[in-house]
Amino acid sequence: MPAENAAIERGVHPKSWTYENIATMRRQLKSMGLAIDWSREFATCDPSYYRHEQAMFIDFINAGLVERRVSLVNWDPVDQTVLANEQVIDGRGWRSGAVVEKRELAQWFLKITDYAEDLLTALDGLTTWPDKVRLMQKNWIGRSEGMTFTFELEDANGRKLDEGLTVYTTRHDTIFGASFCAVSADHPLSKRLSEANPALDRFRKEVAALGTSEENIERAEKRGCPLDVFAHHPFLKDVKLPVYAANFVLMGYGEGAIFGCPGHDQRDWDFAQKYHLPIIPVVGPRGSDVSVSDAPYLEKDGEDTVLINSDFLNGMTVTEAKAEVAKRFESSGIGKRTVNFRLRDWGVSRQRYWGCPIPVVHCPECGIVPVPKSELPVELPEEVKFDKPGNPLAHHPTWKHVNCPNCNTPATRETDTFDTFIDSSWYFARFTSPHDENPVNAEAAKYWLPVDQYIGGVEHAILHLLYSRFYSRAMHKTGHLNADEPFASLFTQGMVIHETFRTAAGEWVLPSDAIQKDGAWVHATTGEPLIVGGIEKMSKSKRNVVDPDTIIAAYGADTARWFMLSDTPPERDIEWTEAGAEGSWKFTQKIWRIINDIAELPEAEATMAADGLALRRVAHRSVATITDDLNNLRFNRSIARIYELSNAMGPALQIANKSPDLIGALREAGDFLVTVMAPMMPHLAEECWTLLGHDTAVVDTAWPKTIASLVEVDEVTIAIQVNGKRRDEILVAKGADRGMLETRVLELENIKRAIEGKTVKKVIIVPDRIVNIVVAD
RNA sequence: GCGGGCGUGGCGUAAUGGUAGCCGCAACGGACUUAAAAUCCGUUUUUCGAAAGGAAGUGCCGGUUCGAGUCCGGCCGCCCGCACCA
Repeated sequence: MPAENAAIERGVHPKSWTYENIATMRRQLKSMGLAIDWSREFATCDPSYYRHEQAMFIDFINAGLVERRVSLVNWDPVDQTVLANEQVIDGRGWRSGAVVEKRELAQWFLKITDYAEDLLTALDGLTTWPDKVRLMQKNWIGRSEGMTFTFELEDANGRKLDEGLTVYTTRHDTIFGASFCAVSADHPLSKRLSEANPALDRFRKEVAALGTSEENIERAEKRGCPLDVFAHHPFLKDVKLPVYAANFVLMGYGEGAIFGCPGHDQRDWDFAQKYHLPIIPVVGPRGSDVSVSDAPYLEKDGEDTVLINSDFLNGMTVTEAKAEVAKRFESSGIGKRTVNFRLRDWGVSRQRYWGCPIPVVHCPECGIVPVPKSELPVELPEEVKFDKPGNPLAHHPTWKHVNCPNCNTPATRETDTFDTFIDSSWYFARFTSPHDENPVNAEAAKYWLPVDQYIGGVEHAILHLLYSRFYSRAMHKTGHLNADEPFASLFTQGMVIHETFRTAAGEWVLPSDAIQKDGAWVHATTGEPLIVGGIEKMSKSKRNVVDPDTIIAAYGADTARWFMLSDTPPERDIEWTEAGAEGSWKFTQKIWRIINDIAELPEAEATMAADGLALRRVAHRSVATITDDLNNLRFNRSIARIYELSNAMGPALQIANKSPDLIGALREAGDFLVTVMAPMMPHLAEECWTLLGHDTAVVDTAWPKTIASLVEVDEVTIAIQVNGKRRDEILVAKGADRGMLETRVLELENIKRAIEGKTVKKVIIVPDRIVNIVVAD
């Protein structure tokens, strides 16, 4: 979409726009020195990639994973296209920010709901995914257990209707609290009755016009329109419940119809208040005699909460009552237990040009005919015009006119293209064999997949990450992949954020144009005072961006990498500041000085002699913890330890000429320092490595081996507490004897003073850690 | 409304239930310099004290424990996700 929008706004072709951006980003990634295997690069907009996508789509059709149906869809009026549910954020298009409308359109769907249960239960196996992401997916899939059952209906004259009203509920225990039924405005019953009911017809139109944005939903009061039909209570012969069309019932969930129990549901309560319907409490504290309620009683199931006012259910707990009602419904055949999911099928049609064409043909004779695989790819036409709104493919003079692959009579191509999330749902599988004839080479996929460590922003928790999990299953079913889960481990990293600046007139100003003068921020060229705004995600619209090229020109790639890793744990957002970058840059200078100094020292071996031992202990201990931290992606902690190591080396260098043993220790520490910093500052590390006299590259060097006796501490500082308050500390050999410790501790002046005149009741000794003397007056 | 997370110095942060504040930034003092920058050394939670040494302190209130930033309960605040899902 950005490619196509650029085309519309600036007249450049989406293709050249895309490839130019790829070239820029490739150059920037390379200048950061990232270790990427560029021989595997491909672009998802290239026909050599999307032909496989088209072929797999045809396999998906044959496997029953695809459906085309008319449905109410999310329409983005700015981007002029349909959006999937996942792409509607707060009632607005995820990209355009426009308020999304509801439209009825024929659309292609991938049947992700077939995998709802599996996608949910398999989350338990993704133990190295963040709990947060798993929970978000769980909530999004939204499994609920309940019952569907059918009411008999009669009209205003008491005549029984042929059709019944089927509803879904999770609270069948509250059936005796039912005081009305409600259907969605789009429910077939409401549609049919509106033909002869002008008030209902008007109501339906009003509801449709209201839209689905969050603001509208929040503000909208519960409204309804009577259908003038009545539902028979399943257990009470004389009770007839009025049926309404209501604006708060969603057609897309369950049966699009409910029974209302105002005593135990906020919405139903609001509705009953407005239309003066009975409010019957049916769940309450055991032994209570509640007959009226001021508000819905929403207390959870519990020992002391039982059914009341509910005939044969009286006295049962909610769980017992549910079971009883389910039993009776099922034996009388009016209902059954059902499981419902919130998850909807994935609408993949987009009315846009710059995407992968959906490889089907609409034939007036044969209907929908997939393009034969031998004729793939269905390529996008290069010459397109963006002079009018809507889909350029539909407007193209020739492209869509083809003969039916089946009967060879004139037919038209599908002009919708795929949602780009399809492109990203299997690219990782393609990376394993980017030039293979088939979408995925089985052997390569077996070797590489699932992805060991996937890294991305949490914003994809229920978009890309859910789509990919489904897509892997679909590829598995169609024989393209041998696994269901694409990503073994997931890490959600934070973003680089930055202060925002703007002028009094409200214009956003680039950070590079903002300077500090006499403590106040002003515009670098105009001198205009600037307002400092929030620290936010870097975005072009707020101009709070720092160009990677500028950073690299000013500080170099290593400084940029170092700063991004050093300040904050990687899962958190990091604020890019000039001062922070400056600090990292100073550190690179410091490393360079230290390594230069070491390089000038004579050759010497690291020994166990006393002179070098203290430094060696620091070096070996540092490497041990840094290794552990790096393995756990705790980069900020590793960096703190690297600082400590370098801080220990400075003073040692001052006195190095006095002892060959110290020189040996320094040379070893220098090698260690360079090796452990190499993953984060690769360029400087290589320079330092050469300077230290090695003729290989650090990147090819084995990770340093630590010596256990140097890593282990032999002396520990033990804190001495009296009643939990620290009063002193002593240095003792590791593993010191309890009895000896207790005797020594009680002889300490500070301790004597603290326990003077009191009785020692207990001495708690945690070996190598702490001694706590418990005293009483 | 429902679900989840987080509250620690001036700031970014660190602490398997065991000495709160490692490391860095900023600030301040000193050395070097004609001077500045850079660099090096030192100070830096608050508070009382000349010092030695006390006292308080991880959003607030309470609990468990010999011992709580960490565990439990209740508040307050901020952030994120979902949201008329029956």
